[in-house]
Amino acid sequence: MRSAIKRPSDEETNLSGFQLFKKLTEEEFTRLNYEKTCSLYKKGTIIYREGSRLTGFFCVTRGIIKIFKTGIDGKEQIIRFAKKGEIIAYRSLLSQELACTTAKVIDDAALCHVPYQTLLYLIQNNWQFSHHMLQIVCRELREANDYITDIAQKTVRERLAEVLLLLKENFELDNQNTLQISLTREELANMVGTATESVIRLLSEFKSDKLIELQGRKIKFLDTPALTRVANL
Amino acid sequence: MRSAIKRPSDEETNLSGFQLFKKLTEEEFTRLNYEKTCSLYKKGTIIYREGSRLTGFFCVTRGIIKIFKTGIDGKEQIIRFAKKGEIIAYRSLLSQELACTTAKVIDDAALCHVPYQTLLYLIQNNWQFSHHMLQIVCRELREANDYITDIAQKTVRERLAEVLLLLKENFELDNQNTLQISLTREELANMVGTATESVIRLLSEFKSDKLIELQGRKIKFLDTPALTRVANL
DNA sequence: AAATAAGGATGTTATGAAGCATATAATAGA
DNA sequence: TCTATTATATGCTTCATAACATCCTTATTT
Repeated sequence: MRSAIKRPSDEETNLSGFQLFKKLTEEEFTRLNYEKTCSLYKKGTIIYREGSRLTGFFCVTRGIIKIFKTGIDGKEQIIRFAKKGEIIAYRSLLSQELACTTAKVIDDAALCHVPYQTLLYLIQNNWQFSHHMLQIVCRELREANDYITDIAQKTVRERLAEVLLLLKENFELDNQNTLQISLTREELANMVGTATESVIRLLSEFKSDKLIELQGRKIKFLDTPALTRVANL
Repeated sequence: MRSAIKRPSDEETNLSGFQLFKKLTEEEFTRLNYEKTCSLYKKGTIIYREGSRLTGFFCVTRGIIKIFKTGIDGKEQIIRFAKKGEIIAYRSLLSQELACTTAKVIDDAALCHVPYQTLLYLIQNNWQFSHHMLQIVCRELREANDYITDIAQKTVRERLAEVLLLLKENFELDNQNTLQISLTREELANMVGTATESVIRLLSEFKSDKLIELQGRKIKFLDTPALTRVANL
């Protein structure tokens, strides 16, 4: 049965929850729905690769996508994660450049592909859409600038603590304060910009300092205020 | 005579060279010119500060502006420099946040202030303007992402070489390959994300390796291909 | 022009973090 | 279920770079 090709559910094709599309007219929204294509993607799938030409952007309706750049000898630098309600691939599309990042599914995902033509149609016909889009990019730019400052000025220890707190803010926790997103130590290292061993060591330290608890890849927060102090925030 | 208040010249109030405004109608351009305010700023002047509320964005018609964030114990992180033809302060304005950077004049400048109202008017009435604006932000976002990868993965030596090459691409050279922009070693350090002493040492090394020549703050490029190799590009 | 401050150069030392080696544990594929 | 592969853990070593101290030089200010 596992080989049966599943179709996206209603929830997974529904874009009405996206802030970005809130100000569309009924006609525009209909058109968007008509022209979009939704698909399911298994963990590990590459959505697009660095250097490829994009034909549209994607709306994430389920799962988690890792966006990263490939640096020196193949080392990944994770730029961000995209989850439900967020869009990916729009940057390269808008600036009409080849993709400068790779997008990989890390939690089984559902994505809706919106063709470039549709994007352009919306930009041309609805200033509120453009305005919203501008705000999304501007916010991401601020985050990038903040990150540059952190990475340039903070220690690995501080950055790791900060990354953990960021994950806590942006991803689901279960009722026991355990992060539901599952990342390898290497992925954490690729966010922080350090070596895998350093992350392993520091996580153990955080654990013995009773800031977090570790069970495999699951991270449970025990003392957020103390972790915030470690992050130097 | 030095206390005489100079008015901006015609060239310094002329926005017709800006790509961003190329697609405005005559009426829109007239309105822009009517609502803008141009002024001259001496080196050292702060245009806006982190945390302040902005009332508009600025078009740089002369000089160089340093955009930076203040990190741990006041250490500056330089985000970028803006020169003639570029705009500043638009990011915070568009996302309706308080300024997250400070802008300081490092070469006597002329700026035209464009009120938020005018920006909104243009966004609402001219989709090509919005589209152009989107492209500007998207391009800056790519640069920020590239920079994150560099700073996270490259050595200080590589980053310094790269920064020098970036300056070479983006700022004027005289006929002897000497950079006209004048930066202190500390400012270079604040771009690269390192200590001032490290920049001093590495610049001397580059000099003895015959990659550059130094005379005070003036940097002359002797061997760009070799410098590119050092930058690991 | 003298005074004061700011920037630059260099040696020395300290240390955070990377790199390597190796062992164990966990996960996924056949 | 067994095996192969990948991830995690930990010790040890090395190295790049930060931090500190001091001296020298170049700008700014009065």
